[in-house]
Amino acid sequence: MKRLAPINESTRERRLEEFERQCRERRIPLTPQRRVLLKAVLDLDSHPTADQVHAAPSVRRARISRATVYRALESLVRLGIIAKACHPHGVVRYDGRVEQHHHLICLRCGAVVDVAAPELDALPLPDASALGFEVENYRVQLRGLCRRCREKEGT
Amino acid sequence: MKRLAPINESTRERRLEEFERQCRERRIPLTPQRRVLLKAVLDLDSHPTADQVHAAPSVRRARISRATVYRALESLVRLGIIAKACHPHGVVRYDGRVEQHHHLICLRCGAVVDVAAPELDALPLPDASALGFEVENYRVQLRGLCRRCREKEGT
DNA sequence: ATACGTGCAAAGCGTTTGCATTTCT
DNA sequence: AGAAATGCAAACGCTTTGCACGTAT
Repeated sequence: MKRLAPINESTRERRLEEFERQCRERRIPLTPQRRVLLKAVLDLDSHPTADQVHAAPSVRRARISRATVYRALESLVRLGIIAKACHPHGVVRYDGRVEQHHHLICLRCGAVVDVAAPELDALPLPDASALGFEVENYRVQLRGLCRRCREKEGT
Repeated sequence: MKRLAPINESTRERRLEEFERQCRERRIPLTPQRRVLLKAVLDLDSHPTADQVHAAPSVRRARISRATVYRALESLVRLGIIAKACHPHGVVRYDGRVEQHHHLICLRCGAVVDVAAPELDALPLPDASALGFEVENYRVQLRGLCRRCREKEGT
């Protein structure tokens, strides 16, 4: 299993174009703020909270208000350009990766690591229609403890 | 794929005993509040937030303060008697089920449904040790839209 | 006896909202 | 022009904390 490499330049470009296309198609205003925020999420490549995005240098420089950060990130999610990461702690976290991938999650500190695991990428998906659900995609969450938390065990 | 049946009487008893055993073993005070809270989580059988647990009739009756609910639930998690559910919204949710199971998650309203899916129960787990992680267990999150949210689509 | 849990109230964050203003299409 | 997004500040809701007191071991 490998940690995913950061999103590279060409993927980033593609995602930005995808974003602009979506905006045009769905007649949604393409504001500079949203573009800056999308770039920030893609560049952070962690699973930032809205506040961490707000604190990113590029976002600070653009003087984007906190309220806009919260609202714009939700818009990007609705557009399907970014996703929300599921997380055991009580904070919303955004995920710049929308393709299939999986998460290593530290149950103690909440760290999330994106991983590629081909053996988990084509699981036989059970049929959820009987329960009224329409499944769009799935994520495998590998839960445990990261190195740092294991080292300071016993808290 | 089937929705999991509510936790039955005998399982509940077993879990309560397990809790008492853990307390004795690890020399942790076994308070009546914690017992009430554990029962409440097992009985709720949703994925309650701390506040929903606090609002449960049995908890109200016992007049357990909100602060204690928050602290005691965390203790139960540390004891491994209950778990935290990973969730895309910004609230901590507790899960009374600690055995292997999976989640149907509505990306819109955040509903979580516990499901049994034998075909997902014995996945070939990739080796995460190179990344410093020690994986304890995993959950497959089937993400999509629940019936209700699909019906009022287009928001 | 001692360490730990509880209750209360206040503080601390993360997040949302109302409203006037600005910006995009 | 019209619809929608932004910024600001205030409001809100979830969660944590300090402290005095109570309780389990």
